[in-house]
Amino acid sequence: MASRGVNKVILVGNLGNDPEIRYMPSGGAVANITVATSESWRDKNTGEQREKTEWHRVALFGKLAEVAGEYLRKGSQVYIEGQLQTRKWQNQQGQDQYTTEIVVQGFNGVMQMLGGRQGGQGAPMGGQQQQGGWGQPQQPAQQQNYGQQNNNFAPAQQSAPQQQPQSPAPQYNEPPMDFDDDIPF
Amino acid sequence: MASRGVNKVILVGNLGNDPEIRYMPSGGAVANITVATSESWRDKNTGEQREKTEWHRVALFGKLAEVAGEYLRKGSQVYIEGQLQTRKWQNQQGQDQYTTEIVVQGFNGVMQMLGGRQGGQGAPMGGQQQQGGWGQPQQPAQQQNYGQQNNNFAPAQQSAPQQQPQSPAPQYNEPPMDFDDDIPF
Amino acid sequence: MASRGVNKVILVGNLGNDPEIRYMPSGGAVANITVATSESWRDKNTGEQREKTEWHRVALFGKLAEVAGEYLRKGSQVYIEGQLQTRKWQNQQGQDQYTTEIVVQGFNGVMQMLGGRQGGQGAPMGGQQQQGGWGQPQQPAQQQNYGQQNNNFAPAQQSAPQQQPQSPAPQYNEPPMDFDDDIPF
Amino acid sequence: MASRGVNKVILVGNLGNDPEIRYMPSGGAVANITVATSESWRDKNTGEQREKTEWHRVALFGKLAEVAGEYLRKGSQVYIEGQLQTRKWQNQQGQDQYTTEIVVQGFNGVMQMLGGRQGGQGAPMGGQQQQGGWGQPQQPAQQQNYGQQNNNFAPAQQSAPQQQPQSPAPQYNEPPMDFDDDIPF
DNA sequence: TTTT
DNA sequence: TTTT
Repeated sequence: MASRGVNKVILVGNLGNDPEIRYMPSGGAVANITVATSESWRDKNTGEQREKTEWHRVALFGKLAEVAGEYLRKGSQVYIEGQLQTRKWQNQQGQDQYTTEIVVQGFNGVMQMLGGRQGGQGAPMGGQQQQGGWGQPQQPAQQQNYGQQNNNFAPAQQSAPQQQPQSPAPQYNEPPMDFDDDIPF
Repeated sequence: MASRGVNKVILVGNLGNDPEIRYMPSGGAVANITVATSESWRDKNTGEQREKTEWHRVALFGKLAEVAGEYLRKGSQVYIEGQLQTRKWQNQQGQDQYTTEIVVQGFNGVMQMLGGRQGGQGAPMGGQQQQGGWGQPQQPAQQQNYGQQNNNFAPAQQSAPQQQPQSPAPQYNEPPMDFDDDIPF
Repeated sequence: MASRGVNKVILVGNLGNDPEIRYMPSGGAVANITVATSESWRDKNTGEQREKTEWHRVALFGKLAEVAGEYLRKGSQVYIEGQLQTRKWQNQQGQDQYTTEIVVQGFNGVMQMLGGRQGGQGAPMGGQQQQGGWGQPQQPAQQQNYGQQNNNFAPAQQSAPQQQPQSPAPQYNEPPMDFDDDIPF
Repeated sequence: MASRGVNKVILVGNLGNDPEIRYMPSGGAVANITVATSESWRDKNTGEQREKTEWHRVALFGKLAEVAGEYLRKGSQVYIEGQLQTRKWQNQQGQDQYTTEIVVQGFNGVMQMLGGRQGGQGAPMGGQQQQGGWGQPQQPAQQQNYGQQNNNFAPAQQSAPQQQPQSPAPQYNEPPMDFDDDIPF
């Protein structure tokens, strides 16, 4: 994929709600999350503490979406790397509306859970997250950061639906390159 | 300013139009620009070349806005670093609308003109930009990237105010390495 | 400060050791930390799990250094935003050596503690950090992310010395701008 | 590839020399370039203009390396996205030396030529670049930004390869918005 | 030297 | 709607 330009968003923030997971006709997963980033400062006039929170719509696709659905919960702290995408839609009155989202998919996207696993070892996660950590998986998983390079199996992509999940795990399930021994410098 | 989170956008793209400059009651400048980032790829089904352009609304404040107004033109290529901000407004039917912009201001923001000055030395810029370059200033300027740390001359900035000139210049007022020299490796 | 170029490093990782704090003649603090970022993958040939850790030298200046010294410990997870700087020095044999560091200072720099406070409320921190969190302060502090816009008081800066520490807390100890009401759009 | 951490470098700067291209035993290309980023400021004590240039070693791999070799020249302006890597080696005296480079490869890496093509159409490039532009290719090429998703050996690509030809071309196999059109706001 |  |  060639591009003339850079379109990159980096967020570190907390989820305002549990992820919402959906599946596309192709079988690919989509997770929608809202991420809060906030700033606070002391007002120089009144001297009072002020705070402003920005809410971001984030859409994760494919494997990233599945991991988000499994591990992220309301309050979880995440690192997100994706790209801005504004889509046009029409409301019930037939009027044009625009929604801007951070799309996290394919090799552009990174989703990294921050703060370590919460809830103790082996214990059931029990609903709510605290301190921004992330929870027990519904099913085993060993990775924490999904994104880039590993989405071979990432089926669901927004503007480009992928191979079906049942595709036979091809040969590119590999590290970028044997950079321990091959890099010639 | 403290914050709990990271909210960062990085763009490299071209302006879709000349900047629109306005002034706030405080006298501070605001420049609105639209920046295009595009991706192209070959459709693997049809084999045809496809392209998708994403348009970004960018609002620059203070000195950055002034520089944008002076140097940027339709077609100019820029590097932008700012933060996402969604604001709510009401249309004529009284319905809520949301607009997401990249806000470039204060020490968060960076605007860097790319591609070198176009149009030759001293010649009038004459309207249109080519190849993403930037134009003749209305008034002399030696800098190319405004933002962060240095906005001594940058009057209208959010947290702008600077150090006093008379401060006693400690020993770190110098680069750690040779510069203006050869590449040191 | 004008620049022709962008020099930015973004890290999310864990500290390999407690921060080392020093003070410059000017009184400004410097904190040196080492941050690990790691990647793991399954070797496509042997099928075994492989891991590679990269260690980064990070130097924080001014207020950022003080906060790092207060809150960060071995194992703490941090978000770092700074710039690359390679400095030349000579070893005991008089040979040139080069060291590359991520410098986090002034308005370029961001240091954000991740994962929430560890160790319970009010309890003494007691040495070791767990799960990448951060500890009890030695002295009260309300902010979590220091950097950009707020380093008014950050005295010691490497290549750009600021106002004196004893400067009388000027008017710029303020938010970027009343962006709730002033932004004219 | 999973990771626990983020290791990202973003540079915008100019090449100090023509790229050096080599080939690995595997046939893969490696391009080494040096990129300058500079800052300038007015010394508040002496009042004189000062400048500091930082030089970065950048290693590009695979297709990115080939494109760099073809199009980049001394003076070319580039956007680089890669990761930090420090390697240890021994000098002739058997002493340990460390070199830190920005590695641009696989899906982590982005290399974007900035500033438009220089030198006019069809004219021989003739050595030196001006204004940071990039040159005539040795062989036709239509893309400008190589990176992510497009590394030849990486079959699974975002909007490129992916789904099998027989996949029923769902509605997301298309841009969400009008493009090649006017700016939609 | 960290983390998982 | 989150976090501190």
